[in-house]
Amino acid sequence: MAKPLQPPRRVEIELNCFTCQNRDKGEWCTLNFDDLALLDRSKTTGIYEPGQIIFNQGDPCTGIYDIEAGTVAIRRTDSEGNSILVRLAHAGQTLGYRDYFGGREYTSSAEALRKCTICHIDSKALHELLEHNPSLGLRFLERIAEDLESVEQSLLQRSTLPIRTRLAHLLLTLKFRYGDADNDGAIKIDLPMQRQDLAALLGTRPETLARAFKAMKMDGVLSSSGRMVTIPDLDSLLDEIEPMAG
Amino acid sequence: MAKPLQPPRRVEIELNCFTCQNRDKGEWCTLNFDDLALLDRSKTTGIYEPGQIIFNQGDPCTGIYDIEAGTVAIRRTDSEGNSILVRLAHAGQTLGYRDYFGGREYTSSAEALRKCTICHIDSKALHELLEHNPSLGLRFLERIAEDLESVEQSLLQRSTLPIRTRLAHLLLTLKFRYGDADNDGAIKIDLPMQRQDLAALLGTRPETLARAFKAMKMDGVLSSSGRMVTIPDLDSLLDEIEPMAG
DNA sequence: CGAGCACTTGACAGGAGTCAATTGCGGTGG
DNA sequence: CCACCGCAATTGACTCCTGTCAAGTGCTCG
Repeated sequence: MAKPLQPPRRVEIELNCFTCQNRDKGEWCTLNFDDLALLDRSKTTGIYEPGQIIFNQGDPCTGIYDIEAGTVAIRRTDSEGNSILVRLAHAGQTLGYRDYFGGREYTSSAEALRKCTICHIDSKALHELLEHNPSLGLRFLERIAEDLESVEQSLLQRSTLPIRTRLAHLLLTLKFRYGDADNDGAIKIDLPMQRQDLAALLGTRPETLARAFKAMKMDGVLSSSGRMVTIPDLDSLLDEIEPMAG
Repeated sequence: MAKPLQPPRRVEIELNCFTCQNRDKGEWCTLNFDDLALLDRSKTTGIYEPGQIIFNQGDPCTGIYDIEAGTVAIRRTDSEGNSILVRLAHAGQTLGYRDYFGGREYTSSAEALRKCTICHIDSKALHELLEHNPSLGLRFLERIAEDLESVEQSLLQRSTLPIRTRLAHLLLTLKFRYGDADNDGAIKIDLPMQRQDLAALLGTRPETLARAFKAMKMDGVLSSSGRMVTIPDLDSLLDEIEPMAG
């Protein structure tokens, strides 16, 4: 949420698609040499500082973005003007492809939470690539099907599980990416976002989230200070999710 | 929810893709003559009676289904074994494509709510069609992007709006498909499902739904008996959604 | 006509939202 | 370097929406 008077500039750099680390992880692994060359020519790469906007909700969709490194927050502004965090995106993921396929403008905003390296692929080039490569479209289909599945999961979860359990779920997810094992076996998670955003991700208010944290602290499940959460025993966190049997 | 001892059988019929009414509405409008012929050869068409299952959650995905006519309920069974209604599907829509693209088996069940005519397109034929027609994949991408958008809308709605408002939203949606104008200007909606399903669609319990109905009856917004809902004045229903200004 | 469901209604409890005040932290400016 | 400002986070008090349990009513189908 850093709001410097002079917003940091997107810094352009050169990156080579042929040697890209994430290529095999993403959709692009299906491309042949010529198409990869087209991709390499058409894309632009930028470095974004934390707090910087990659695109804004309502902007015309100019293409899609590939995250090479870093963490991105996807926010959506509702009719009352509240901007809430919808989900996080990470290295290897693609942004804006839903709007590329579904509409004319971005339906959400993307903001760098941590320092990011992100490639932009122009609509026109993408269109050409899709024409040449039926399997590229299928890759996107697989990916968007996964997204759909995960959104439906949250939908289910939100209407059945209490906040505390949802928080446990979320921490478990964040553990894989932001967690680190301590010397004495405890797990430390450096949350990439502030409480407000965490609350939005759980579909609740900051006050309720604070209470969930407090309750779990009282029960010895975790301790936290600022964005650092420590989980002394992973099993007790798992018990939050499956109170009965594991 | 009809559970006859002798489940009705799926009746196969012959249908011609070339003269299909829904062709232009669906994804298939992009096909050329040869591909349409392939589609016509490969597809099978069946008539399903209300209550009949089209496919079950967990079944291996054999292909996709195109609804020619009727209403279909998409249900999902959670870990506790409760089967809940996730959404409705109608004529012109396609079922199971998410599982075709995303996984190996159906992640939900489909049940005919009203008498349905449904075409089945075999995985193999579909694969071939997709290979020939890059634009066919793009059609699916557009469609799945819409789906994703609507699920995210429900996610937002469910964590911000009270039941009563959500019910108003849903009735407004159902009006377009199942509503009919009365002689005296009132709107009558013949709900295609029972209360339990309606409650699931709103993410709540039948008891809470009954209370929402009662409250809205008391306020004169609607009257209902069984599956028939009457809305004397559409404006008052719209006020439920936008209490301030419209 | 009776059994079985679905639906409704009532009573009750508890989780979560709202409002408001306080604390804590980081950045700015004197 | 320190005080101050502003925002985020926490805490408290309170309300109320919603879920749960239980009982009663009504409908449908056999």
